[in-house]
Amino acid sequence: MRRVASVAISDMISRNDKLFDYVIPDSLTELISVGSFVLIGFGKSNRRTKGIVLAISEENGERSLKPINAVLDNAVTLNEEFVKLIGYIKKRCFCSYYDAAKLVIPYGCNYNLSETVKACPRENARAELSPLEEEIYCYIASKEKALPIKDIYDSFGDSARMVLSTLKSKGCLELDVSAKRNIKDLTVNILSLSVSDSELARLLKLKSTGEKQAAAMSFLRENGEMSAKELCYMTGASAQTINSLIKKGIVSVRTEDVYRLPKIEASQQDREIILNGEQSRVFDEIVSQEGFCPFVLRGVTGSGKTHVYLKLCKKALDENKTAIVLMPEIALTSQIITRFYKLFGRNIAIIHSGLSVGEKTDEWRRLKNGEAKIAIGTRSAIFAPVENVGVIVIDEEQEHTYKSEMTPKYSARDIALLRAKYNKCPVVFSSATPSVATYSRAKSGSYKLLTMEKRFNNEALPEVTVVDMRKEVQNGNTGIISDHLFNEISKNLQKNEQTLLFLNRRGYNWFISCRNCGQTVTCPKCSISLTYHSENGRLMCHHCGYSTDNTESCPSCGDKSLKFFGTGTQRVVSELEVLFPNARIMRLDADTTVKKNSHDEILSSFARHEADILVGTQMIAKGLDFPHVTLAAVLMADFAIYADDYKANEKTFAQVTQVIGRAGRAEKSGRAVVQTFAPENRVLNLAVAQDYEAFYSEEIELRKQLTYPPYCDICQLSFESDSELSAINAARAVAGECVRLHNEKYPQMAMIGLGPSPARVLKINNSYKYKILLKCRINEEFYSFTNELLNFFYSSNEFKKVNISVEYNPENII
DNA sequence: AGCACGCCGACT
DNA sequence: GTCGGCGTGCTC
Repeated sequence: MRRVASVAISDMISRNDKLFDYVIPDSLTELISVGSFVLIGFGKSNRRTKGIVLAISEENGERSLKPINAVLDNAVTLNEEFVKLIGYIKKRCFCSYYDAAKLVIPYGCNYNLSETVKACPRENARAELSPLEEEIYCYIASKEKALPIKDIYDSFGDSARMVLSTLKSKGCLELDVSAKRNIKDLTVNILSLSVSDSELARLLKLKSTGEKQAAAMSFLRENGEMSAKELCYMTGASAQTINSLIKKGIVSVRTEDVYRLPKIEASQQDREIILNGEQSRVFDEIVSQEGFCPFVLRGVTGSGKTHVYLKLCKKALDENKTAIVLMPEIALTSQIITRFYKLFGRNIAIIHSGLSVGEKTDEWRRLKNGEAKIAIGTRSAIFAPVENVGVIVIDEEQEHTYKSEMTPKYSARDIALLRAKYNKCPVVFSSATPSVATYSRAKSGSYKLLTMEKRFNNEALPEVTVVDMRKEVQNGNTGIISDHLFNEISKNLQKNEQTLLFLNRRGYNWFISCRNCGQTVTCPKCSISLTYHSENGRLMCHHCGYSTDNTESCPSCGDKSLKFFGTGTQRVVSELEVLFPNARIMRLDADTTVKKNSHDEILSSFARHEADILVGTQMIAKGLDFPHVTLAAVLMADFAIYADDYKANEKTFAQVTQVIGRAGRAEKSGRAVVQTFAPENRVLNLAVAQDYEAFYSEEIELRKQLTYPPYCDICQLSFESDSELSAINAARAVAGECVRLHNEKYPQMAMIGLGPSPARVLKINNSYKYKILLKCRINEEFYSFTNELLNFFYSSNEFKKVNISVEYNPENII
């Protein structure tokens, strides 16, 4: 009998991926368990490769198997639950076993393999050396220490690989592989100028100093030290520009840790959670169910859902079980964490991407060894290494952040269901505005529906006004602030109360067009229009990061009559500065994070009333409770933004509801203003009336008529290539195969194919994308259908230049 | 990603 | 008859 490990291999492309069996040598038997990181030889050349053991079995040795060479790390043991999850993720996300396994294994385990060579004494040589071999041998022998193989490729080219192996066989070299743990923390590079002013002036005059470099140097000179990201944003310099400045010694770098554990100020401990009538009714209903049971908790903003979560976790703890609580974005929910901390102290562990690797590993370990029993975090916290889970809560269930945007594109909601099923516990999908798909499951009875209709302490919902922006234009007000909103803001400023303004566009403008030739100014690498940013005076592409400082002349005809259309957050701030010269105004969007203040700092500064008005995108709609905010406004409730997205209504409803809910949360009552060019819009009016039920019943009817989720699932196939023609051809061929397979092999399967059609943004970074959408039901039959489609694609060599990707139920239709 | 195998044209 | 180019497929 010998012990055999089934190993997931790194760097495996998904079409060839499977588990490979290796013999566990006796010397390693004690060290290896399911979940161990191991080093194995792979392929004809036995190149050293990383692997993760996913199964161990015993067999009588007949087949010829290679042995496992070494154990890199055995701190992780995967139980049955996690091995099942890995299998599910591979199947569902079309990724390799290795990539799926890496998701569920803690963060500190990323090893980098480094191969080194060392010269042996010359007299050991067993044969003559060719001139090239001689040259390379001498190069290696001239170094004191073992040399990374990469250095040799850099100096002699990739063909040196062959030379190295012959040198080894001739006994002149020793090759060695070592694994280094990649435990780099998240850091930010702070740059500063390290040359004197006179030296700088000299450098600026040099011909060899490029334009970009000169701009970056001057900017640093004027503004002192700043992060590399910020310098890039402000001057349009690329990472390469900055690197060469560093290499030349003109700029010096200092690294700073970016993230740390959210500061928890919990002076006093909470002992008890007291629920009001509605809350305890909901709590009782959840705990009255035995075993696995999914719930939808729909509670209006401010109904105190957090209290219910706390009590559920408390109960799990009392029963010696564990709990998982997911939040859409941890940086914005430090208040909730503080409440958990006050009640549970070190029993909670916080897991999110903003922690340093060290911190993550610590938190992971505390959960694994049972020191902490409640995992709180963003979507990756669904893989918290806890056993015997008593409850899983997903806050703001409809948020898109629960779907990973990186491959493997798993959905934390689906994983939560699997884990709850495995652990036979309740899972609570909670929101003021649940997604239509989730709510329909509650309506159909497959999930249990719970509702909380009252605001905590019986606060009234804000009084909402809808402003017709068409009338504003007729009255000669072309700005973004309507007369009504102007009056409301003035009132608030007088009363020294705070205002929140929400707009869905960052930057200064939406697009720029030329009055001479009529062309829109688009990114040269992408098929989208550039946005003007007043903060750095540049036109920027929000897709690929391209930017230019040419803001005056049309790139296609050169005419100097560019016109800027549409309003972004930066322009709102400039308008406000003119309208309210004495108000203190803050802005929060993806661009402000580039600067030194993080979201959290801006939000807590606003919460401390250090500003009167906060302008922002999505980010301000959720998160902290602001006790002094008595006025919230949606500057432009605009449906066109999500033109061909079937979730457009759902997203708008949730967003408007959230913004309205921001106003007046403490003892002060609130007002809300919704500005729009479509005041008669049904969805908008239902959101203003805060009538989710009515919205849902209309929307579900629409979905039924048009066959959209929940009446079907969606499978999105995308085809990406440098050549537009290749992308179209591949998409057409697969579409054809789709029809053929459906007719000939799967005639009973319900499926509607749409496309091929160009992606909404056809070109990103010089790469073209086409898509096929399949309305389907995801089940075993459809899995095998998809796999046959993929095999068809891979088995043809026409599509070598095309990248295919498959995604079930994508968050965004591309 | 690399390496072997195999098929085909060019050259001894 | 043999060398080497590259397209194809496999790696426990």
